[in-house]
Amino acid sequence: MALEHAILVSLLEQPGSGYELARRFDRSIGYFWTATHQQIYRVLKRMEGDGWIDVREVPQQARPDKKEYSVAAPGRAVLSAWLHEPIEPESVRHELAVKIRGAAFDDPAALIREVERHQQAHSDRLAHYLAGERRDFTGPEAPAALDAGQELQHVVLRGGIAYEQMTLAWLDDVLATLHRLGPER
Amino acid sequence: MALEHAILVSLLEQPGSGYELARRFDRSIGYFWTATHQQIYRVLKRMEGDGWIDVREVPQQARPDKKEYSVAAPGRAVLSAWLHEPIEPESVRHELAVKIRGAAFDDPAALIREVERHQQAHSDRLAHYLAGERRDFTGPEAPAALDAGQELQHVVLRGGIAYEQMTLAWLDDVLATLHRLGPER
DNA sequence: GCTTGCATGTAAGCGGTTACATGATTTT
DNA sequence: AAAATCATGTAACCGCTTACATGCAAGC
Repeated sequence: MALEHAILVSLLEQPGSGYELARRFDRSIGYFWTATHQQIYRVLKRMEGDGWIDVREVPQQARPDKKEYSVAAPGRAVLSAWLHEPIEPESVRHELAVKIRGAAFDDPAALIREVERHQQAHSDRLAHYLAGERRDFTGPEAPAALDAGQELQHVVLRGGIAYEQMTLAWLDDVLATLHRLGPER
Repeated sequence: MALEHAILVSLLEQPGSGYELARRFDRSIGYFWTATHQQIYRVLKRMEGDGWIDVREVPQQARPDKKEYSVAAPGRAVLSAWLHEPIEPESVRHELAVKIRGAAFDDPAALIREVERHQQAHSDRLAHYLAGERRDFTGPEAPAALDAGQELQHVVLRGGIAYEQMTLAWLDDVLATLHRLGPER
């Protein structure tokens, strides 16, 4: 379980409210870890109770007040301990692969549109990642020298880009295979 | 939720017991969908109750009896319906990426050994996949002509291979980045 | 004698998803 | 007038993980 740790990292990068965290989990952090706001609020409350994070009530004009969370010393210690702990390499969970193997017992051609939908989605994500990379790291408005945090964010983003490119190439392969199986057999 | 569907696919490919299914989920199917035997037994019971699958008691000598499950007509219908339903492209959940971003607030160099461990694991998996590909699809003992089911299994396996190769290349990138950050800063 | 493999389960707990709820302000 | 944004929550459910449990046979 690493939602707590993902939140700690995100709060270290930038303190913020539960709502703001939820938005980040739809963007940068969410590229490799997802969470809904309900989850985030519950975990924030527990982390606050455990003294991992501090809260500060921030009044705002023309907007509801918000609670700004920031990482406390015990939270940093928890994160550091976790960073030094080995974790198991992820096992993939790929629903589409189940579908593809299932297509052998149905009409393979029926999957073509589904695969094309996934191509579109991954292609959109790739474009989004590349735009973010240009904006923050490689474009003309990016900082000339990056600090350690930025370098690490960049290498994670490169991982996302590589993943999407690999997936798109594989989906091409899948489509070609489905087309080969479709008409003649 | 697709465990039921993964089980249906696996039982269509080859009927078998809960125990056998659990072993397959450690191998072929498990490359892209994991499940423990406890989960599998529970779901099998429910699927049997719903009439999706049939059971046959198989006595064995020198071994405990087993229940061999096979897909019934309603199960095929359920699978077919699912195959025609669109699914959302997976969102990745990559704990290591959280750790890498977290390393900005700790000692980046401490992550190097962890990344090397992951390299080893992914390298092993890749070797395993490639051996399976040679055995079943490209080697001298593989069938000359593949049927649709085998073609689809092969394209899924190619996806696993591409994933591991991409991951290994990315982990090299991560290591290089950590080494760059480590000594001087 | 110990471990591994075959075979099937129960029980507890928890993380995560989905649905529901509220309320003000800004934009369309 | 309606929809979207900001902001925080409660409640129910369910899938999944972990731990515990049993029992026999074969191999080291």
